[in-house]
Amino acid sequence: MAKTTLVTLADSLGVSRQTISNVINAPHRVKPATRERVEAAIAASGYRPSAAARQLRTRRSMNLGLRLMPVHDGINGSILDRFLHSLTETAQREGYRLTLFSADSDADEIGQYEELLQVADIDGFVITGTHHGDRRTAWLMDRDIPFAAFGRPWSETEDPFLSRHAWVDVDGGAGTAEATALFLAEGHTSVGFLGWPSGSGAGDDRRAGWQRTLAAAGVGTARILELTASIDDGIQTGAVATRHLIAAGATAIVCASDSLALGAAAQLREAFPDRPAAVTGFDDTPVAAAVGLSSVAQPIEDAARHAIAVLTHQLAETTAAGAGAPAPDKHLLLPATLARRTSYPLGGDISTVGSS
Amino acid sequence: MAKTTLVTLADSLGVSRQTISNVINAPHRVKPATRERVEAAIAASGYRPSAAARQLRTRRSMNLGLRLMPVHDGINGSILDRFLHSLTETAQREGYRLTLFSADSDADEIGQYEELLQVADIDGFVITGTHHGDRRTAWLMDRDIPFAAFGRPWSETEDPFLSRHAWVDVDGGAGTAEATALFLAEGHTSVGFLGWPSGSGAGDDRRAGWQRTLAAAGVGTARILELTASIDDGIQTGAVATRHLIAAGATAIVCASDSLALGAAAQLREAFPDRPAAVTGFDDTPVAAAVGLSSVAQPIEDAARHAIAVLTHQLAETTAAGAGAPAPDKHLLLPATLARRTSYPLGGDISTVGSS
DNA sequence: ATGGTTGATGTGAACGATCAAAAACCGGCA
DNA sequence: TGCCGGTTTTTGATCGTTCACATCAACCAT
Repeated sequence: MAKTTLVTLADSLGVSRQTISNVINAPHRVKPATRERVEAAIAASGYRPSAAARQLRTRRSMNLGLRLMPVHDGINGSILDRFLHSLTETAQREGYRLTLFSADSDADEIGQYEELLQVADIDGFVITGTHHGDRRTAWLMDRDIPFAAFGRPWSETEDPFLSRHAWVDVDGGAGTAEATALFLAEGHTSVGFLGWPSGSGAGDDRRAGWQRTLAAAGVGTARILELTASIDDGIQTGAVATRHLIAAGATAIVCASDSLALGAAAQLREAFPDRPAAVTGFDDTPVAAAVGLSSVAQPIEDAARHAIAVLTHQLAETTAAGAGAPAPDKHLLLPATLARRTSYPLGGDISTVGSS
Repeated sequence: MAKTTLVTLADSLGVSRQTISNVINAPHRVKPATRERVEAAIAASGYRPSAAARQLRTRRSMNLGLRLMPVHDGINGSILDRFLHSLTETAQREGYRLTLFSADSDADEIGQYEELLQVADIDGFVITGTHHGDRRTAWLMDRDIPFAAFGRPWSETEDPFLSRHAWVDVDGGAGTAEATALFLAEGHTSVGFLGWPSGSGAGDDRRAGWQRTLAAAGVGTARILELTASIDDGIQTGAVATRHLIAAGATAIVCASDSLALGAAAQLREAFPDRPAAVTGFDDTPVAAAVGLSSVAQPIEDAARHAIAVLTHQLAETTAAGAGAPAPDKHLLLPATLARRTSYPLGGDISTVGSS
């Protein structure tokens, strides 16, 4: 049997190609009787419209682009996995596919946008890792290219909830604030913070949560400065910086990542061998679960689902077809939750550790 | 300025569309003088051929399909990340793009193949997690669909190196064998193995490496059976099974994954508090590095690069164009290396731990 | 000169769908 | 019967490329 196309199917049914096209794209235009007949024939023949032909005519590909960010730290990699899975599955359910690409820098990423838009007719992008003065969002908005960001637009002057572009994010600052408050409640007076150099939106947010909690508890600005370190991610760097914070009087440490927290925990344990290390990580990676490290968890699957939802909604809007569905929130801030674990490192009782 | 296409470019240059097409696809057919003129015009105008139009005519999409496997265990997720990055980058360099999809089962995956081939003209697939009696490879070979497998074809009867399809794999068995031999050399006589239920190719291979090493050392078949456990992946399951192995006399344990090894290590440490836990994991995940767990490392980036290389070579072959390049090995078994670490859990000296 | 061969470029058709507009159909009503 | 407004269906044209073949000039051997 030869390949079935609109024409062959139409001929075998005695109707025109356009009628079949209508059954697929605008069923309401077709008389119910013929529609059913055509639908049956489609099912029987296993006909599937060619994406290429459709794409050539309509200039939409049903493909969404995603830059695969370079792996800075394998420990945090697993969260990307969860994000990716959720994106892929949600997109697939909505009839879209995900196209991956990689880029060395934001500028390179923009170059890839151009390429992908021009040659592959990518319908929209999911962008991650937004930061202060992000050129990518500006570039995309200038050209009215649909996209959804995982990460708020970081700007001192504008309210992110009034932003012109869609975004989903997790309230990391609330997570570190909760952790900080918890340590204060436990009697710690000098709670340190280990984070990345400022510039990354998420990282700055996490530091801010800690900072405002200390400030609210009456800790002075000068003291706050002594209690924080801005370093690259990693276990080693975390350990080194922690030594300084301990020297500065810190007895508990809130961290911007699980990697940093692992390094911090080892040092805290050495400095205060008689009690569990007072430290929290971020992302609730399997590593944290494995070693019993408290960590701020992000509902990353929800974030991915929502990102695809807003993006596809936006795309459907530009077509006539997508009138029906209710609009998902254009801006959504999801809560982070603190996963509390007993101590670090792993105690003798395995039954309390690791749920997966 | 309007969109530049073959026709507009051709008109502005006073040549025919086909000449431009030839400059792009078969430069040798065009006289050097005109070729340079056209090339300059292409560069100046920023012209890029439309993938859709090309795809419609040639039935190739320059897209490779990859099923995103469900995350069984977050700990091992990071290795997928590394694999994915390497695939994406290599593919991109070769002019291909990666299209993700997800599926619940092998049968579902085959269904997706059909769909993707028919509607999206996917040129080939990368398949992972091959196992005994894998229907996917058979299905793809029956239809002469290009693909490269990460994982050997597992069959008792046929030599994988004579397989009709391309594959890359890591010699996991050699890795576990090395670990086992090392424990034996250290004086352990009862070295246990923690692995998954048989059926997964990689898992069975890892068990086989341990088994043949024990057998070569003169351990009897009955004893070997007592020293192994087949369980689902996870820290908990690993811990539980380890208790049984210890009861059976095991003093060292080789594991099929870092998750299992984490569970095993905790139990070994409890049972033999006076010495470091004799245990090895698999995949050398960041968790292993973080807690100082020895682990068999896979050169996963190399595997990904090679998978793309054989696949794209295969694809180029079917075209006239790809005559020049030397053929990469159709079957490649990469060596695994044992990353030896001092002990578990993490000792006081942070400086010996975690390199990333 | 004649004809055959080779190399460079141009031309019509095709890939398989959608768009825009024209045509056929339909019952209702003057 | 004939015309109307609305619904349903059909008909060209088109998206941007490559394929298969036609054309044409230049060159060489006879």
